[in-house]
Amino acid sequence: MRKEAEVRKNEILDVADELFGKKGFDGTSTNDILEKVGIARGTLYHHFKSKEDIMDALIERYSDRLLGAAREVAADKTIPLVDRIIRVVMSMNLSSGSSGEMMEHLHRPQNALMHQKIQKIIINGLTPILAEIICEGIEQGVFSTPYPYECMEMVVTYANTIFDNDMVEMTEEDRVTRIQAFIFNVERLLDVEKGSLMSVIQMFMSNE
Amino acid sequence: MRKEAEVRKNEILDVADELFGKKGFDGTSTNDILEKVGIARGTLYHHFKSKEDIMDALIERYSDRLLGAAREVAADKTIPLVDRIIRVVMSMNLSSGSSGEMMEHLHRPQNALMHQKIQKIIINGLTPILAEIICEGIEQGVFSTPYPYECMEMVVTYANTIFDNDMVEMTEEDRVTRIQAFIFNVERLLDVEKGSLMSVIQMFMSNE
DNA sequence: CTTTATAGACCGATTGCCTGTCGGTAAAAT
DNA sequence: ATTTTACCGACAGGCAATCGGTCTATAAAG
Repeated sequence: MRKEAEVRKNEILDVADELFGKKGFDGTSTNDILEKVGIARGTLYHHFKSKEDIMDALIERYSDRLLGAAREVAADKTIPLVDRIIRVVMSMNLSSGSSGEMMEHLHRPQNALMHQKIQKIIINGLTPILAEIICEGIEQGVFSTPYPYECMEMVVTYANTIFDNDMVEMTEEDRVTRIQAFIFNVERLLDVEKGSLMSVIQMFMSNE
Repeated sequence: MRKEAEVRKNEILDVADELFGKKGFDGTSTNDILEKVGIARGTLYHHFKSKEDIMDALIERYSDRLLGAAREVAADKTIPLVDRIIRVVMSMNLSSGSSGEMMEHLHRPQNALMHQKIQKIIINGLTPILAEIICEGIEQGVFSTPYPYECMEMVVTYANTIFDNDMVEMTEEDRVTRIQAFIFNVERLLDVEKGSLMSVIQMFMSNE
């Protein structure tokens, strides 16, 4: 059955998304994908030049949704600053919604390469969004730092590495301590009163 | 030629070290390794149960040297606190010395899995060493934080991700700003006078 | 309105690599 | 003499990617 390229591509990406999520990138063969889609070998390579190309396309499709949602929330200036930060971060952890085993990748180790690529997107994508909000807070006299971008980069990098991976093995108790410490440290970095960012604790509740 | 297991294993690891460094883990075949060592296929799999097992052994051999050197420096209480921190970090960036293309892995993207495993070792190995020194500083009234461990975890995670990878693309100018911001942020985290950790800038000079 | 031409979606046999296995040999060690 | 262990290399099974070729839809030419 002949289909338009974009349609076929998305069919392939949907299947790849599911299989990579279940069995990991290395554990999924191109055969697995093309059989499940119901196409021939040549068709797959007509649409994608390599297996890694499929992964890259998947990540791009995914990160567009992810950062799009985050940017939308960030732009809504009616939401108070701290709330907005919380909701931006939570939009990252919840979005992609419908067809996305992709979230699995974020939290499980699974495939290192995919993980690395996604982390790169999160660090470079989320940091400017948050930095922007921090700048707004600086103008309002709520936050104070000469390095809003680098500060957020540190926060995003740390949180993404420690809270979303198995990079550090933690008991539930460890985790609670980490979260308290994290909030305390961010308060210091932004030069705000101790305890004033406590509501940020929400971010660590529902998700993960 | 029959050799003792440990000798043979190290021969294999030396070659793997070199080839993984040059061509990456995926780009290196077990054939490449066994040919260069001059042994048969079966021999390789007699000593290591899989290709990944070789990588794990390599990482362990490497991290033993790395953290050993760091711990040694950290234990020398004759060195002033800040100097000791600097030297601990620099020992990580320079050690492994002789037979080690391994350092390459630290800085280049190359292979994601190896990178991930090494990062895990650095975060979980270096953090307690530095936290210990910070605790000493707290007793002396030099530093002040209720969360020395988590604080160092953040610092190590960030520095290792941003300064040692291509996670973030930076011009030389960006890099200088990042370093200034980094020092500023660490000063805030440890609650010390602005500028009092300026000597830390050394860490970013020689290496990388 | 028909014919021809071009592009691009699709096919599947084939190539060449790669990892890991296994039965067997020979040399130390006990 | 028997066990252990370093070593061998053919082999099986699976993999990604290629390539010549087919079929179909749309557009241009007659």
